[in-house]
Amino acid sequence: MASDEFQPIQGMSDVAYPEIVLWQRLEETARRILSLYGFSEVRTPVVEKRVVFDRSLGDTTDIVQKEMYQFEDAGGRPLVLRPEGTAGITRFIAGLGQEGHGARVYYVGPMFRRERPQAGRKRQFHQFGAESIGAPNPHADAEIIAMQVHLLRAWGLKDFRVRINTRGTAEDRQAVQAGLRQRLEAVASRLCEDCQRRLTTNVLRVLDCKNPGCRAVVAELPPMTSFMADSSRAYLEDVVRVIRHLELEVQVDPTLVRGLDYYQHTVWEIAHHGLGAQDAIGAGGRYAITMGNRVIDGVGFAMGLERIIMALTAEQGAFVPPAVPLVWMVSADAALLDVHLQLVQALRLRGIVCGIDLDRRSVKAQMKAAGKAGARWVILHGAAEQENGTFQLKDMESGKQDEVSMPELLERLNPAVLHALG
RNA sequence: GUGGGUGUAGCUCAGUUGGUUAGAGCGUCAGAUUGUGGUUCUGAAUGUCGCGGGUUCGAAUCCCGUCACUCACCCCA
Repeated sequence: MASDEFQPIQGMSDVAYPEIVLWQRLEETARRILSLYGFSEVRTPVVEKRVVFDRSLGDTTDIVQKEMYQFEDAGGRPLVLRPEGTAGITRFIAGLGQEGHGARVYYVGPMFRRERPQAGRKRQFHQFGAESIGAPNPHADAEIIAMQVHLLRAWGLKDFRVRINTRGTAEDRQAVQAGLRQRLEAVASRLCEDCQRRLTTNVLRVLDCKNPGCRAVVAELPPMTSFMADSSRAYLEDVVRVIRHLELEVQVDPTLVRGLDYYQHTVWEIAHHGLGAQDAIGAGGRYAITMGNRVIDGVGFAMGLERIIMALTAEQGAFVPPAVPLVWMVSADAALLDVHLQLVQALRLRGIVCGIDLDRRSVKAQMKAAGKAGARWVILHGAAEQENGTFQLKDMESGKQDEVSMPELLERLNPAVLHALG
């Protein structure tokens, strides 16, 4: 086992071959799908001023209170590693002024939260997210959800389910909290320790407590939407209607809670059974975020890429990178390595994936390396071929080997031919 | 922040009630007549037994601490 010195810090990890190939594919697919909806990428800094987050996410949330990596730069400015993507995006949008109206953007990149790592939860994790800027509009919310489901399916996922709810407006939230608190205080003794604490800190979280006793209490409660204005309930109904019109399945769940303060109206969560306790692969919602003297309205989602990969693995098994048609150069005479490397370079310049072992090992060892690398063709060249001006070209699948001239070699290893052979 | 589980070769793991030179499989490397892979056979290399203390004649094995990994709570994507 490598010493700790060479390990990344807790909850952060290196991503390399072969998983990196899957990461790249996910990103490619996401870019392709999002462009269908008129979204373009934005890359915001990983480091932001602290205020960008504590005002927007809510300064009582755990993320802001205890999970942000924060530090001061040399000028004493309080900075943080971004714990999520939306706040930075709205900061960017606010800076655009009028230009920002109707913006449709997506982002992908690392986020940082200093939580205790567990299955599906890293301290540096990666999110893919999208934001559609604009005033509350049920069609906009439905479109975003449809896009997210489209993307999940394009990634190859099937066994996920979408739950949706509303948080209503800022005024509704006061009424909901007061209403729930009043009802729950009457039966506080039946709640678990955590929920008794939540009564004062975060009443909504009682609704999605996993404790059976608490769930029984919650089941007797009127739905939280009953404390909201009629218009807020109507808004959710509209969203659900439009989504169903798009022939997508959503389940209205009155106990669904989203933690961040900026959410208003529609909120949703997409869960996958193949994960651990952290089963949300994506979530989203409508928000109104105050940035200085502007309020940015929008709707968006974020998906945890590590969790997407876990879900894909649960559905399809471990990712195996596809083999590429590979040519392997075997040097039977180290004195000719100059020539061999030159040939390999020429093939690569023609777009052919070509390998060579430069360690001056035996032909046998080089053949073995070629086999292990999955080479489709092997070119063998040594003193005898050098004299004849030929090359040995071996088909590793059939085992057949021909002695060919340079033009014939180039013809048989034509990229188009290789591509057709797979 | 709280709790459970686990740390032995590159990987997956064995290591019996503490006993001397710590093992297996896979992988790696090298051979099995001249320059030819995937199968087989033979052989070889690689370990501060996570780290630091303690108990003991003797510790991978027991005790304490610490770090890391992991799962769950909490929170959240």
